[in-house]
Amino acid sequence: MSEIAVGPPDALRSDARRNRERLVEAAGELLALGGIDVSVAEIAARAGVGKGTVFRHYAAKDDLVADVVCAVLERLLAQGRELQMSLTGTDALREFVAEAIQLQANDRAFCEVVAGASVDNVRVSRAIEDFNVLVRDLTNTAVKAGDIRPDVTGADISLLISGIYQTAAPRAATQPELWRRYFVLFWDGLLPVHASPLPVPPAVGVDQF
Amino acid sequence: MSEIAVGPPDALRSDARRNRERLVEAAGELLALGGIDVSVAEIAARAGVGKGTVFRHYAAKDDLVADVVCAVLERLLAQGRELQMSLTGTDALREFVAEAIQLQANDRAFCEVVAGASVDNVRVSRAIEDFNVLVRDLTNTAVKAGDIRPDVTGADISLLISGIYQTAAPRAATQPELWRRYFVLFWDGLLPVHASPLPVPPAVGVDQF
DNA sequence: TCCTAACCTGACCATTCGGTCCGTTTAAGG
DNA sequence: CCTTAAACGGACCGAATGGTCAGGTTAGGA
Repeated sequence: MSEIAVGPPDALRSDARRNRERLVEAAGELLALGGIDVSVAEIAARAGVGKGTVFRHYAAKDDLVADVVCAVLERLLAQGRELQMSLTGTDALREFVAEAIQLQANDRAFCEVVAGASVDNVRVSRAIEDFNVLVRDLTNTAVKAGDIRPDVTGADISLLISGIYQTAAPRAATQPELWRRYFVLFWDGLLPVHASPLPVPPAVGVDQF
Repeated sequence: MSEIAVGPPDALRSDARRNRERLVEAAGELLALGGIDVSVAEIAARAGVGKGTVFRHYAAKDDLVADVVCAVLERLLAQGRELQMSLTGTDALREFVAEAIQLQANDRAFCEVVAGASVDNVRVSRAIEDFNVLVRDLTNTAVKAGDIRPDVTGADISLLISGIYQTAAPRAATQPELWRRYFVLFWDGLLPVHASPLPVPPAVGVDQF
């Protein structure tokens, strides 16, 4: 058959593709450094592109942000699934949590999204859901292995991943590794050795972290 | 002597004083509910006052915010000093930390300031300094009593007061008491029973939390 | 009652931001 | 080349916000 009208969906002109790549790269750098509130104008300028071009490639700013943040999140998820295979018991969970917190330290936009900043985009919501599922699985495994107090849930860990970093965040500029301190401090509290009964039921809801 | 020209510094006209009170009250409510980003226009409207009146009483928005936040902070400090008198060992510290976190749950502006939001006002910086000093004293007492692992400092606790609430914050709307869960979880990790060595030196700096 | 300084008000200003639009440029097939 | 649809760019728009100011209002002493 001759080629039907439907055509290839991603037939971008060469300059368009190049600009899009530059855009994503620039956005990645600026968002990591300055967080979700960097202006579209800044990103466009850094990409060496007009502001109008941004909106030719993305219907709204949040869609560009989503592209960047989702890429980061998916890379993290891939790492997490590898850890899930290669490590046992609580080790996979602990390593993954550390990975996720480290990432927040390196990427302010990711950090904000993880902390609940609203990005109006379906892909982001879905990626976060996947994240929560992975955390839940890792947590359940660790609990079943008896390495983690049984009254802690995946939802708790999801929140703590963000919270531990937030704890150290005010000092991030001068002590970028401070989060490790609170990571250990918190982890000690998870051990089944003592386990005071936890008040209030576990966190619920998977809509955001 | 007849009254000298220097005059009383706070001789506000009756309407001015009344408006100022209304302003502080309205700001208190709105800031607690909506955080630091509520607009001056909103506050003025709620106080039943023109926007210009706000800037007659405060040179900048941050000065109004400072007035409100400082009042909250100073009330908390007073409570803390009472606890310091009435309770022993780690009890005073634990109760004060709980008080401070509860306050964040009830007042979003306070919460943001505690988490490091910049309010360009000297009084706020000073109040935060006082706060840090109190926390340090309470912590030192608890450590000396042997109730708290000795490698934890007041600066750590200051950060954790904010961090514990931040952990639960994404769920605050539906589970306002969730922070208690992470409070206990974290407190368990402070007990000297296990005490894995903490990596990275303690938090430093008292400029913000 | 009258006068005036203190006070109040809301229209106005400057800035910033996301997003639109249209005249211009350019890739790339024929 | 030449044509044309795709892509570009930046002036422009509307909304929001902190802050200003000229002109009207009022408290309160004389």
